[in-house]
Amino acid sequence: MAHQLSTCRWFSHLTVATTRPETMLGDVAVMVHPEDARYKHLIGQNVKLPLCNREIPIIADDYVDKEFGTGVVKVTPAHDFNDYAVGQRHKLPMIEILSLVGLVNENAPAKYQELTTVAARKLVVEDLEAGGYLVKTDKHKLKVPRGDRTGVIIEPMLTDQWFVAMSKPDVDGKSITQKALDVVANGEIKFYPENWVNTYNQWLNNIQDWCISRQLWWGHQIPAWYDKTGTVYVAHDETEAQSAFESSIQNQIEIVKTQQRPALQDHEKEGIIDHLNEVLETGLKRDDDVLDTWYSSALWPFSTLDWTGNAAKDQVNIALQQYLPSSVLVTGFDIIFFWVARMVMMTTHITGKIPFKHVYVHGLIRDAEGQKMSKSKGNVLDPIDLIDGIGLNELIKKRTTGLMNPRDAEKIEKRTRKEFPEGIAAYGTDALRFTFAALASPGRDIKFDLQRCDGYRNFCNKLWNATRFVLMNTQKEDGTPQDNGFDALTCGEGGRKFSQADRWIVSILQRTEAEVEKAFEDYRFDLAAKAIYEFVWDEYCDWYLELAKVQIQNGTDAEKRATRRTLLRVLETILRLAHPIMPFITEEIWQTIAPMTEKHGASIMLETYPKAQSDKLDEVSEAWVTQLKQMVDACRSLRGEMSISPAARVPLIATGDAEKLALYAPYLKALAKLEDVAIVAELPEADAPVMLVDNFKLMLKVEIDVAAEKERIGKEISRLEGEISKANGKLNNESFVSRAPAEVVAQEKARVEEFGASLEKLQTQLSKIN
RNA sequence: GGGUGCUUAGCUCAGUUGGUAGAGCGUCGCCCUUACAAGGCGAAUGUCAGCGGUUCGACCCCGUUAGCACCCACCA
Repeated sequence: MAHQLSTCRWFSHLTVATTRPETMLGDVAVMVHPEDARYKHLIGQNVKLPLCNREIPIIADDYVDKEFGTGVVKVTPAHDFNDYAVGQRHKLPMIEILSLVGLVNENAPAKYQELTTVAARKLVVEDLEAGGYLVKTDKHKLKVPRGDRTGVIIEPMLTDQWFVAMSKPDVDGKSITQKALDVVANGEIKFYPENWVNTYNQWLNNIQDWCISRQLWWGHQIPAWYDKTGTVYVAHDETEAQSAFESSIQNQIEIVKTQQRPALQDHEKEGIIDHLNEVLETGLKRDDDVLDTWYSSALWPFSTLDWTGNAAKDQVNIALQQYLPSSVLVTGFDIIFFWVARMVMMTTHITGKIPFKHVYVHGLIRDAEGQKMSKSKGNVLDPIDLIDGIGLNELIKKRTTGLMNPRDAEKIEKRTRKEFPEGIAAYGTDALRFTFAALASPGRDIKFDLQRCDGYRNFCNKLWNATRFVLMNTQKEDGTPQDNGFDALTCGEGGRKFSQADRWIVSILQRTEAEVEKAFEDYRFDLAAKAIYEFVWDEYCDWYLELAKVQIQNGTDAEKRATRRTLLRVLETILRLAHPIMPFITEEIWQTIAPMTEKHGASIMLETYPKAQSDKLDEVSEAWVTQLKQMVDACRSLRGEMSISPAARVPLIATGDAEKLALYAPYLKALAKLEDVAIVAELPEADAPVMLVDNFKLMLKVEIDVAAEKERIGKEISRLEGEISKANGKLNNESFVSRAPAEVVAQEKARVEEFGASLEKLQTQLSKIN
């Protein structure tokens, strides 16, 4: 509650500020700043509280803001949080003036009793004025706490509640809070991303005793029972409470009976015993309150596992032994204090074990504008609508029904029409799941953008289509054993001759598997999704399938078998690798593909997850394909520069290692759409552009546009010159050469050389054209 | 008031030991090439919010300013 106060004056010699005049009825002191010269002499004296006819002290506390208003403020400990703290410090009485239904109670003068706060406020001001106490009233804005649901003003009140002592030391000297801090500080519990530890610590370090009783209609009822005198019995259940209660009363009766107390007459003793018997007869009444939902939730890690606290019993509880602690808790950051911290506190305190080892904190999904999704804003996206799609009208209907404030409907409809003029397309479960995985970068909320879904839906299609290709090329020969063919299985290793391309794709598959494993280990679902996406689309589909076409077209039987084998086995592995992120499509495809790769499981879900095998890494093949890719790219660039239609086949002339060129040739022909590859000792004198890949020179044999080619070469030359001067700048810098690591310097030198060589060749070429 | 993040291509975002700035979508060309036009090939686009510092070298580390977002608010 803010202490921005409106002022009113009473007493001829002291001006006092008050927020809400009616609370004056519960005032127990008037407070000034200890250093305030205006009032220093009054400290310790009493003043008469008008309307109530009570005398209250003038106290000093540096909580008071001297500069604000009069510099004097009244203290109402029973109805204001700040005043409550003052009351505690100065040991002031607490006078409650409100009943539980919010009306002024019997502690106030009769005149005001049974009035609402608003009515009492008005009357108090009138009476102050009539009595000549009021100097003036000022309008003042103040923050008033209101109930979330009803909007009703919340009045602070004194009530009896149950608390958990957060800073009281246990027998081992550590508070429950300290234990929770320790298990995170010593690394037993880890947060992902790590920086949420700050939030966790910050909350625990500033914690106050935890009020755990709630006046609600459902929840765990508090296990406390009261007898007629108000004595409380806390027990595991009613029977236990009852017997504790009975033995306590019997014990008291016994004491009264047997004790020799001369002061007590027999009839007095009888009176006491009668009273005690009456208490006993009346029995117990259970506390009406229930536990705070987070208190109950805090027990979750062990109560769900049937923890008893009985060592012998818990020892043979297999589930408890296995799942306490569990491996990971996945949750949102807004739950860190509510639930995570409390589970940690309660579980470590009560069972002596941590509840879980890792806490993965994910971001919140917000709408395209970054707003939190909420019903009242009408910006909620239901995952099911992204999966199945939804028409505009239905979406509007969904967003505007059941609103807390029906007047929002019009606005929501307008916005929805604008944002989704066509409704929402069906993306499918896997595309949506993949999207969320890809967007789940840590420490960041997700501003959800439907367009992002497009790309991943396309990815699902890509995988599906790649499978169609693989099946088209393998099913005839490598169908299941029940079919006629099944070459892949029956021919044996000797019947296969794996190409560089085959070994390359298997090699980088291992790298991808390792990358994905690391990503999952670090809870980097975005990186896992990215690694899978890039391997499948950029390597397997864009390159390997194209290379495989060549091999299937031109290869020997052994080479064809090896290619088909590789197509199938890599695809099968991709399916298992991607399964956690796109479960449905991978299962569907796997059912067809798996039998062709000697796997006969009932479901992909039961298969082992792919694990990188370092013996399948093949750096020679990787280098081989990398160079081939560069050659293809070079041919494509030539085509682009010369504006050759993708439909046209053109002849290539190449120089360099003839043996290698012969191996590359069939791939180049297919991937760069070449009519022919002529391997020659020296490129002919011509104006045509030349591309360089390592020691290879490539040239297309077609007429060129001289001006365009000059421009292209000029552009490339100036790019190279820029790079060279940048690198030389570094190398000419004495401190770079002496301080940078040797390999970095060597790398710069190599770059200068490489660029220099290319530059020279380009210049030669340019001069030829001229 | 206290705290935590964010600011990179038109949009949504990656960029993990500081060493040549990336993806998807969008845009612009050209292609219905028998897995895929929800596709293929190619292209354009960035004072990595501003300023200062550390360093041979900064999107990255430190400081600071601005803008934005969120959390806590009786308590800091």
